[in-house]
Amino acid sequence: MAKSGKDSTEQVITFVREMIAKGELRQGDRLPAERDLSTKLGVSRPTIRAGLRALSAMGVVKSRHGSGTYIPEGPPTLGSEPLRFLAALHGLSRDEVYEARRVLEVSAAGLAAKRASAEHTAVIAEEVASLFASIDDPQEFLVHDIRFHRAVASASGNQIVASLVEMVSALYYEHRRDTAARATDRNLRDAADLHRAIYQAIRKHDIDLAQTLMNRHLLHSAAYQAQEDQPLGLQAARPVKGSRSPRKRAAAPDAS
Amino acid sequence: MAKSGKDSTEQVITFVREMIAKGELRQGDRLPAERDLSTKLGVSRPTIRAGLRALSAMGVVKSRHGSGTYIPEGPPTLGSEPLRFLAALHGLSRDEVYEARRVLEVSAAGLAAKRASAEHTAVIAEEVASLFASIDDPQEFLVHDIRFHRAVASASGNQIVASLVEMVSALYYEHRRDTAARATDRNLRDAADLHRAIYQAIRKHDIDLAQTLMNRHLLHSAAYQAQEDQPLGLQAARPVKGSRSPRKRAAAPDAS
DNA sequence: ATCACGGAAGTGGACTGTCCAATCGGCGTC
DNA sequence: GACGCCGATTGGACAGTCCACTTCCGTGAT
Repeated sequence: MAKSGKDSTEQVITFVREMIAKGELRQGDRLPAERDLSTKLGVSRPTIRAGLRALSAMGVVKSRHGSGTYIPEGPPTLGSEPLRFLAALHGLSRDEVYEARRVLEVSAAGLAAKRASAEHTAVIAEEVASLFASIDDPQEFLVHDIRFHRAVASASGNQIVASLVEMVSALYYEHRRDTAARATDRNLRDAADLHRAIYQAIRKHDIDLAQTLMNRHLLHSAAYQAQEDQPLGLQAARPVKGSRSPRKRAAAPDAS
Repeated sequence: MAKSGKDSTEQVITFVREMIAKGELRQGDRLPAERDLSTKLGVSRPTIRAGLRALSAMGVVKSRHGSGTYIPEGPPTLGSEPLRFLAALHGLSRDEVYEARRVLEVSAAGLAAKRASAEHTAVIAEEVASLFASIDDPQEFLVHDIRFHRAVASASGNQIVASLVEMVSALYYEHRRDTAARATDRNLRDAADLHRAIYQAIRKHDIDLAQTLMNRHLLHSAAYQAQEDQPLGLQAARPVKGSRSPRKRAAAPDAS
């Protein structure tokens, strides 16, 4: 009856929070069944469901029909859905997204250069190699581009920064995928070179250089994107085309 | 008209998303009543509630009992709850939180120095003045400290960056509030001086200096915090339960 | 003995119906 | 005209029931 008395649905969130805090729930674990939680917490099942739905929206849990409710595994992740709504509600410009991404990635590159381990640099090197190998396949190139940046973010050694990079980048990659098909060999070639330079800077622990190169890369990339799609103004005026929305997880077909 | 979705509850989210995209829903607006949405979307009310609960968890909407469900006003905000869970689940160290905050705030200071307007600098100046005025009142000092950093983030001109700063800082301020009462005049004096220096750098559009000073300030602050307390966890977000602080100073029922 | 198939049990997803509590506006009273 | 009360509206929560999907185990065919 302590602090949990305000909202019944808050009780659910608090309960899960405390289970996590106590170490009773870890990654990959399954939560008790909704019916069990219902009796255990003394609240109705719809209320339990509401609480779990909230946790699900926060990305804390993930429900699988017929199986159970689980805590996702893998690296820490912040959903990018809230950002999408935020952008729509406040009319955030695409430039702001680009800039935010640049801020995060440049910092991540700096951190990576500061403390990248041998394993981290190896992963990055691998992606650089894959980039050069897929210069003739824009879609494949994009996949390794994404993985490269993810590897750099991971090498930063700061999981929060990595999560933020992922969150903001997700917005960016969405239409990036559309323009990827139109990229020329020249663009990809230049991009691959820059990626390699960034990798080398990280490997040499040259913080300033890594940051500078990453900044240049992203500025260049943003400029290229900007010249690609003008219809920004048109899209705003035109009524939404209804069903084109990427409801499906558009995150790119990565397997590993 | 209901867009065919996999999940019934997804329909609700999609519906709201499209209303926002069409401009039919803006900040401060009230959503249709749950019962109306129920008939309009052809799904049951508990389902509507589940969808709204998810949106609420994302911070997109906010329900007020007896009044309605609204879209919050004010600057864009990303809840920090997900980060809290992330920290608990992945055992993120406090240092990571500090570092992430530093990364964001340093970048924000740089952007602010680049493009701060007269109004923005005025707001920052005001908070600096308030900092000096409340050197003998740690709690009040903390309030203006927070406002100062918020003003800087806002002056960055990038709402996404500002939101991220707010999100990460929220984690930080929680235990900061506990240690605030123990801060000495000397600490506050130094902090105020640094804040003033940061402000001046921003006003002079000296990007490098602003970043350097902000970085120094936060490093110093982190070092001070580190010597204060050890434990990290996720205590239930609200007031600390009885078992934590070895010595609790004056109660300070101030909730701000 | 092995493996594929089928069904039962467990789980989340959703619906119907009902009641409670908070809010807000309008009406009547003072 | 100001105040206060009361009811309509709205979100919050509950109970019971049914459905869809997943999983797994036992059965039977190979």
